[in-house]
Amino acid sequence: MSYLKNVKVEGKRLLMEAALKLAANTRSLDAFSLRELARNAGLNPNTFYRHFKDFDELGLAIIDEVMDQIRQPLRDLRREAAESVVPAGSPPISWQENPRLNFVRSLQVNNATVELFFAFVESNPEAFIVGVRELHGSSPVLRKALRKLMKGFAHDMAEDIEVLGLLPKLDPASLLSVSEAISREMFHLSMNYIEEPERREEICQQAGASIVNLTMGSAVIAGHVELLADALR
Amino acid sequence: MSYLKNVKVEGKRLLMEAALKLAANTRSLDAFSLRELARNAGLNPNTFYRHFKDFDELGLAIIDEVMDQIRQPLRDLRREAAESVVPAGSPPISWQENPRLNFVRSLQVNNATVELFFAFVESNPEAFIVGVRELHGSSPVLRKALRKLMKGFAHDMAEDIEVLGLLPKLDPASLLSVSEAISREMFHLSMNYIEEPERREEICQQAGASIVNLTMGSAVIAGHVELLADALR
DNA sequence: TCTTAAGGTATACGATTGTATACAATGAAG
DNA sequence: CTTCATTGTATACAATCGTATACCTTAAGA
Repeated sequence: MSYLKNVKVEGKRLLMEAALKLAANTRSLDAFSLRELARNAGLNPNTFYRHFKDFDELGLAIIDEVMDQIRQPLRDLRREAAESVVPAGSPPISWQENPRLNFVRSLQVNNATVELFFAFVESNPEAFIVGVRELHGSSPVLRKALRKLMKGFAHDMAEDIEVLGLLPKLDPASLLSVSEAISREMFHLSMNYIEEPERREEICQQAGASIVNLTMGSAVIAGHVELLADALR
Repeated sequence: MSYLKNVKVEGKRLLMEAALKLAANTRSLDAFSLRELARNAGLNPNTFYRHFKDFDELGLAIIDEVMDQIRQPLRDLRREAAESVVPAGSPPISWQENPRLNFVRSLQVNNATVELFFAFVESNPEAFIVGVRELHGSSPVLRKALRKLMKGFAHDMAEDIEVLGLLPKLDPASLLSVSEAISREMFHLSMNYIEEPERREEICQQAGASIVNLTMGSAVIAGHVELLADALR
């Protein structure tokens, strides 16, 4: 539960930790009772009201905390992957200049990112489980908050793709749209990754393939077919 | 609730209908009580036990029924889209023979399918809401059943893509993998489509773009870059 | 015709629920 | 030193919960 360290008041933190654990391991956030939560937190039922108006407020608090603790690590992980392939400071070579080199680099960064991502998922399963679950859960408030959160992730990703030169030039709207699709795919697959340990390798490859397909497809549609043809010749 | 017509016993059907409605409009399948369900179905609480052991069994029954009523229409809709572009019986022309023609046709079938799909979603919102929700919900039994169901949809799609010639030749594994990714994307976006009516056009385009990206990207990786280059020249 | 299984109801009970009210400890501000 | 907001607890209660038991109706099979 390292992602709740920010919360100062102890009772509040205990409640949020217990809720995260319950929501990930037993029932949805709206399915367990206030008393059950209090019991798991080792607190009096009424303590809940000292910190939250209702379950939505609790859910929002958890989402905020988890986002704070996850968003930056995910960015770091992408840059780490990029630098493991292209050491920082090495002179940038444009896609036009050397399509093949950039294509191969892109694939490598891609694979490295996917592996790091799933490792990160594995070390924070509860946050991902609750996030994905409530993204389509029964609370409109949480759904909206989580959609916004995913927009944020996609925005980060688009920025990184551009800065790290992982794709030939795309118009910003397409780039964001591709990033959003990749986010959806990754978060969805993270659930399979958690729940089907025996298929983890396969899921990893599936994720990598989807990202490649989405990015290369968008490059084709953006008019870079010849570039890719050069890269693959 | 047209998708529950198969269920013969009245009490059972009433319970399933009420559960579907409750699960879609208020709380998750595991979040409302047996008595609340019975009340909504206009039945005695104990009647539940005449038909189901527990909520998982109820959920499975609903999933089975909904799948029966949705799977074939989804296939029909894809063929309908294909035939609206390429009238049945017209002589097939291979991708090698005429890349451009096939590419354009593929795009058109694609757009037609997406529109029909979302129209279908709009006319059966409850089935989709519950399906997507419980796909990542708290019941392992339902999650497994729904993953299997999505596999089925993807399998159908792969078959149709092949039969209708919507993509240049892919190895079967890649084709299935692309179809699965498309399924995930479509089901995910169907939730946004339902919940954000003001963004429906945008979501439609997003879905179309993702499919194009995934399919064309996979074609590139499968070694058909030159073919696409020809098509786009 | 008699029996029996299936589908549905009525009643009842102990457990659990959300929450109202009152009270205790603590620490900061005056 | 007093005051008072914050954070927590104790007790209580009506409502709701899951489910056990018993009973009724209907239709099919013997």
